[in-house]
Amino acid sequence: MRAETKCASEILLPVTDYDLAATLDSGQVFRWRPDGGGWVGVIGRNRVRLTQEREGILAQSDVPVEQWDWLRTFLQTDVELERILGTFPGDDPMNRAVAACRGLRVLRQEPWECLASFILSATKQIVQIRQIVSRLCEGFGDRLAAEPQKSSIANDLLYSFPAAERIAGLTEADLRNCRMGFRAPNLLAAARQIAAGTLELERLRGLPYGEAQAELMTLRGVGAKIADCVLLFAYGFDSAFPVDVWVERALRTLYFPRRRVSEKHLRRFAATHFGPHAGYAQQYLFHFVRTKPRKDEN
DNA sequence: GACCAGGACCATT
DNA sequence: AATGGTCATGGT
Repeated sequence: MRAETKCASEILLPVTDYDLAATLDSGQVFRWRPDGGGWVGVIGRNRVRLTQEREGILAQSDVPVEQWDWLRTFLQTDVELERILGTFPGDDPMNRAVAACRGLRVLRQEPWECLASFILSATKQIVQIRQIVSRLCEGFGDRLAAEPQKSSIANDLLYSFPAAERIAGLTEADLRNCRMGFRAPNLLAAARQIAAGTLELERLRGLPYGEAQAELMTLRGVGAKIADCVLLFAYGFDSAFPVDVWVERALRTLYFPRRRVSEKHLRRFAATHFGPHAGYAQQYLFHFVRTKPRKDEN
């Protein structure tokens, strides 16, 4: 039993139908880790512990917090999940995915951290993305105003995610030291464009989905999939439907078993079949196939 | 010690 | 429009 973290401020966000663990561990975010029955992570410049309670989500900070709107936004606790699930197609694969992932949510992240993280995600397993992001934050993030106590909390969670302006001043070698390989020049170029104002991430909020996606795809290393992740996870474009290797496998095996379907046909299906909150549906399918127990176990 | 990962991009067919 | 190679790294 570890000693309880000294807590200067806490709040209970009342919410039902919310699976905190599934949500924080479903490949949307990369800085959250289970700790003492809850989860510890960093949002902006706040290190927070989140715990699933019967009445909702308990949030604890070790520094005083006057208002918690940033946390409500991040967790999207005001979203009525049932209303969204009601827009999903009523087919068997979707029903199975929803049944298996009750309470899974789509978070609302800060755009730069989300963009940078998913630039680093290309052909990396989620565990490795976490490692790269950890090194990046510990190496170049700002020290947070958190008490330097010994705990099981990893060191990198004592730092903010480095701003674009900070990364823009680094060298490619600095970034390669974080073991991000060929993604280093892509992240560096993106950071420099954001820092220089060539691309304004805040401006994307007001654009139609297609235009916002095209803007992001002007960045080297950002294709349709990574752009869709950012549009869905940071901007709330619920129609964005990122298709990675897992989702493609899910679509093929669940909807087109033993049938050869072209890439284009699959893409058209994904864009039309899942309704106005297709991005949520995608997250359910993703988490469903990734957590489904293999048949050679148990 | 292969195999593969929340891809993108470029060169061939 | 569809394949194939390449990029860097390390978990499983």
